[in-house]
Amino acid sequence: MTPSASPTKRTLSTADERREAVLEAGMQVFGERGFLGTPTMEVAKAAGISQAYLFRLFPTKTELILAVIERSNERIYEAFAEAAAVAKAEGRDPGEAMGESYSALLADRRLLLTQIHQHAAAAAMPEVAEASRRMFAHLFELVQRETGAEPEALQQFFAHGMLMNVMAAIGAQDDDGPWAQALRVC
Amino acid sequence: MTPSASPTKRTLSTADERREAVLEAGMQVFGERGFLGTPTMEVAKAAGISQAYLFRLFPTKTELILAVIERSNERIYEAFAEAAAVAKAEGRDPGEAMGESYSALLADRRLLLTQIHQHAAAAAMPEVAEASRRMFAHLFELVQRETGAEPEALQQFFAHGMLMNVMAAIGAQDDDGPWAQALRVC
DNA sequence: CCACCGAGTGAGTGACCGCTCACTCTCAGA
DNA sequence: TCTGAGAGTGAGCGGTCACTCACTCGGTGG
Repeated sequence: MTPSASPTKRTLSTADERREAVLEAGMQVFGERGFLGTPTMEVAKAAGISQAYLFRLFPTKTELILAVIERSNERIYEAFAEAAAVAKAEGRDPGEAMGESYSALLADRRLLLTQIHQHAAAAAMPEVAEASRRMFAHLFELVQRETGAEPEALQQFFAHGMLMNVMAAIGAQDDDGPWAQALRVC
Repeated sequence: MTPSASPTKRTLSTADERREAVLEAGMQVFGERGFLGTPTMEVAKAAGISQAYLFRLFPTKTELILAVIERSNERIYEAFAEAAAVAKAEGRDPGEAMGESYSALLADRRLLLTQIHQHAAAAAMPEVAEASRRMFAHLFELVQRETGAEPEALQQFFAHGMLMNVMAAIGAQDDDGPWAQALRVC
C-alpha cells in the first residue's frame, strides 16, 4: 500500500524538523513551569515524540534548556529588528516602534516567561548567565544604533521591558489595584 | 555535670528561634540555586538542623518557600520604609533616599536573587503570584505616599528596580561592555 | 527486491529528594 | 528527684526523573 493512503499514516520527519518542534514545544512548556519544574517527558509529549528520542536529539536536559533559551532570545531580537526596519522604511520613530513591538511580544506570554526563567536560572548556571549577557549586549547595540538614544534613555527602555516581564509573570494584568494600573502599560 | 560546663554543650533552642534560623538560611541558599533547584537538605544543613526537624518546623517544602518569600519581601519593605523615614527626619528627598536604599540592598545579592526566583516561581504557583502582587501593592503605596510622585515616575522607579534585579542575576557587574556600563547604575 | 541507515520507541535503572516514623535527649517545674 | 512535654535525629520509604539500551520500523539507493 502507498504510505499516503494509510489512515494513520506515519511519515518520518528529519531530525532537524523534530529539533525545531522540540524547541517550539520547549518554549511553551518551560515557559509555564520553569526549566527545573518541567520534566523532559512533558517537553517530549508536547513535541509529539518519545522521551527517549528527545534525548537523542538533545543529549542532556541542560543542552535542551540552553537551546530553548537561545531560540527565544533570537525570537525577541528578530521582533525588535523587524519593528525597527519597518519603522525606518515608513519614516516613523524606530524607538517608539520597538517599544510597541515589545508590547506585541506580550501577547505571547510564554516568551516573556521564558525570559524570567532564564534570568532566574542564570544565578545558578553560568552558561545561562553568559547567554543572557550576550542577549543584552546584542539587543542594546541594536536599540542604540537604531534610536541613537542617550544611555539614560536606553536604560529606561530596558528597565521598562524587565518590569513588563515581571508584571506578566505575577499576573498583574488581572489585578485592578492602583499599583497595577499605574505600573502596567497597555 | 552542669550543661554549661560541657565542652560540646548542647543548648536547646525554641522552635521559633529555629524557624528564624531556617528562614535566614533559606534566603541564602534558595537565593543561589532557586526554589526548585535547592533540596531541603541544603536548607537544613545551612540552618544547622536535621532535615527531619526542618519538616517539623515547615510541614511542606511549599510552605517553607512561601515563608522565605514573605520574609524577604518584609525585609525589602522595611529597608524602604526606614530609608524614607530617615530622609524625612533629615529633610531630604524620600524618593532619592529610597532609590539609594535599593542600591544598598544590592549589597545583599541573595535578597535580589530571591526576588527573581519569586517572580519566576509565580508563573507556576498561584500563592507565590499572590504574594508578589501583595508586595507590589504594599510597596507602591509606600513609595507613592512618601514621594507623592506621578504614576509615570513611580513606574520608572519600579522598572529600574526590576532591571537591577536582572543585572544582578546575570552577573552584569563583572561585564565591561558598553551595554553593562549603560544599564547598571552604581 | 534487498540491504542499509536513520527515525523512533518501550521498558527499564539508578540516583535523588520530599516526607515520615520511631526513637532519644534536654530541661523546667512539681 | 522524677516526669512530661517539647527539641531533635537516623534511617528509610515511595515516587519521580534524567538518562540508557536494545530493539523495531520506514524509506531510499543500488
